[in-house]
Amino acid sequence: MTPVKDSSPRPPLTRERVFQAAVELADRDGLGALTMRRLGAELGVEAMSLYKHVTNKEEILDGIVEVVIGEIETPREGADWKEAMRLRAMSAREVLSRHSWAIGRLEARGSTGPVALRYVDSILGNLRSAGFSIENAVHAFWLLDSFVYGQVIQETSLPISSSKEMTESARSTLEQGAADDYPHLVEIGQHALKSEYSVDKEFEFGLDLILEALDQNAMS
Amino acid sequence: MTPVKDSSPRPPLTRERVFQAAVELADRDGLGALTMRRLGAELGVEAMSLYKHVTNKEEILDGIVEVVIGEIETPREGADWKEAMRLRAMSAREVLSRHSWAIGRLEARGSTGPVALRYVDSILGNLRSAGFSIENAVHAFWLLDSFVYGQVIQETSLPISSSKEMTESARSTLEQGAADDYPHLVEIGQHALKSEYSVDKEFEFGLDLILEALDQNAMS
DNA sequence: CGGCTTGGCTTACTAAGTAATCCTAGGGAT
DNA sequence: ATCCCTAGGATTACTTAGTAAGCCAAGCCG
Repeated sequence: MTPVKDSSPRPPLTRERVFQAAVELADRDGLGALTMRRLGAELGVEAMSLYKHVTNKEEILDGIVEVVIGEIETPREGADWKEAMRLRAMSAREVLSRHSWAIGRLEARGSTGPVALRYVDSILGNLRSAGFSIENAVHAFWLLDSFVYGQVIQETSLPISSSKEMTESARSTLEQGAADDYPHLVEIGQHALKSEYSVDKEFEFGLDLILEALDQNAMS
Repeated sequence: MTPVKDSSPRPPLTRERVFQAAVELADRDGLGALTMRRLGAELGVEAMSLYKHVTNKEEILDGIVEVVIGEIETPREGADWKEAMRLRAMSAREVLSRHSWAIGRLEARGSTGPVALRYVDSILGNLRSAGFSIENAVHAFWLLDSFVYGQVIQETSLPISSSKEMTESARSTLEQGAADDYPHLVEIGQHALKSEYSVDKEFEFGLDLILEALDQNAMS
């Protein structure tokens, strides 16, 4: 019998498929689980075979950040800048939260890839055509991105994300003997137990505040 | 002859000295160079001896973040909140830039240590006694910290930091064939060549904007 | 004075990145 | 059709890193 190519003929494994699988692996098991051997296994291939498509692991780490940035919704040219920036910020936050390992790699990447450049260019384009001066467009872009990145960092570093979970975690951290050393944290904790707290609220507050202030300051 | 203790009797190596040396090593050679063996060598000790003071490397990584947070100037109770927050933000930025590896670890640490808790508590205290409601104190703190963290991330990920260096780097990235794909980046680049550009300006702009807006919105 | 504790050392195992080299099937060019 | 080249994958093995297990000396206490 002609040996029919068994089950899946295994598509030829491109650089992009490597990145894609790496993102999935990191999402599923964390960035620490992203090893060349495991990634190879994920693709049905030996670790060393990956080196036919990337020069080293650094390149994979840079590559998956690019993949993530590429997932961020970018505004269409004509859109109202405020709404466009709001949607973009929300999209960026959502994407970076979904791939929570990405934020920690943003600062580490060696070179800025074409996807990241396109991302920045598109934002600047929207602001420019909305009437922002060059300087103010950079200001607005930089400030908004700083805010989003920092928000994601804080969300991720927080052991909790809503007042529900806070109960247990806050207890173990705060009521653990030294509660009197952090009076204001205790106050916050108690307050959070009553009212509905979540990091979403913080994001909305900051985003509204920044957009509003930019509208007043930077549209000259 | 009585064997006189040769040269330096080597102070007894505490948990704190381990962290301190780890910070120095990471500052000097990067976080990647922070290995147990090298850290041991730095302290005149074998790698395994470190495990008498820390349970594993994770603990060191968490510990050095705490050391860094502890370096951030924290406001005295009575100070004017706006000035206090400005100084704190500037200090945080300076410290995190000086230890540029720290920002990438903020999100990864397992537990929030006492230094970090004290840091947060002190900020909240200042805002509360300046008249902020609980909710608004959290808003202000969260927003300012987001901004600072994001600023540091962007600074660090940028291959350059002032218009001086931009020339060479921007050239290699932008003029590299595909310049027409990023018209607005090119525009920015050209503009930056003429005027004096630096990330310091972005930081000042954002900080002023946020403080001003907080003053108007959150002091109720 | 003898055992215990504390802190450092030695050895050795496992996992990970990757260099070097080999193997094989498919695809042209002759 | 044949031959050879090459692209893409496999094998092997070396190096570095984290860390488990157990050894040993020095001081301290009873």
